[in-house]
Amino acid sequence: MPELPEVETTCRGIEPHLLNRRLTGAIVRQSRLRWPVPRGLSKKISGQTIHAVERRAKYILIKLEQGTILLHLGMSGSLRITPTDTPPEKHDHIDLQLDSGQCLRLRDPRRFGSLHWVSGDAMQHALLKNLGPEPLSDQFDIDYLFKKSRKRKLAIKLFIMDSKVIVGVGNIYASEALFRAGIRPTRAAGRVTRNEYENLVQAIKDVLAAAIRSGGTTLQDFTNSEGKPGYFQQELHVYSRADEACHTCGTPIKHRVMGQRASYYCPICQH
DNA sequence: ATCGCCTCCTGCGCGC
DNA sequence: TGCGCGCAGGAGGCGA
Repeated sequence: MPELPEVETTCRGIEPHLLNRRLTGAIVRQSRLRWPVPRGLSKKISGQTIHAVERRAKYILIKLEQGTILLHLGMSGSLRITPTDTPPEKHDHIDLQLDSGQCLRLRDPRRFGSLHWVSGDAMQHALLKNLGPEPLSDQFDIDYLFKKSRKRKLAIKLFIMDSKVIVGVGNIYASEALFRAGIRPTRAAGRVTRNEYENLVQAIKDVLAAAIRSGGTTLQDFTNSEGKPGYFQQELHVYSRADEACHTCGTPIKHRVMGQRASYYCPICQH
């Protein structure tokens, strides 16, 4: 379940293998992902040099001379760099072949991931143009989140998971950030105070930055690696800890479903 | 505009 | 021990 820190780590891991390399083709073994993989992908990308590898939200942008490959890892996707002649394993759906003899291989058992081809300005793509700010950017600050939240009745947890509000806060980090900030996930976003948002913004930034740091240190090389650093490297205070003792006060952690998603909180520490 | 619910898919955990 | 059932999960899309 790649969250933003894992996507960021993945980007950094694959970038050195891709930058300034020429694509020689693509193999699509399974085109039924979250959205159909575009037909004729190989033709579109062949011969093009990779100019940049970037991340926006949880999307990975592989920028070519003419156009951009837009990747999303869904919840079970992973990327690796491997020699093109390495036999694909189960769920290895797509290879992007490089002139180095290696390929970028997408594995995604649950197929919630996606690959789009964007011929024009990638940021104007429907999936990207309405996204909120990056959580680690300066645009994401107390004023922004506080103003955005006024009159919103949506639960604060669902509010911070809304990609139009802010990107990259997945289910795990939403619970963890709210615990750090001492806010109950069920509170209406519009009723959370400015002071609480101050704590929450900091908590979101801290928790994501810490995860990226731990990901960055564990990952030496994406060749043959699983590329799965991230949240499970750091201590989780509430996520997946139903009925276990709160690390702060010892009270059993509560579990409830919000928006068809598991939520966890301490009934004492979070108000 | 806002919100809740549905959907895609498979591995895994749980219960018997 | 082995089997089968049902759930989890990112996020767009749609209906209310």
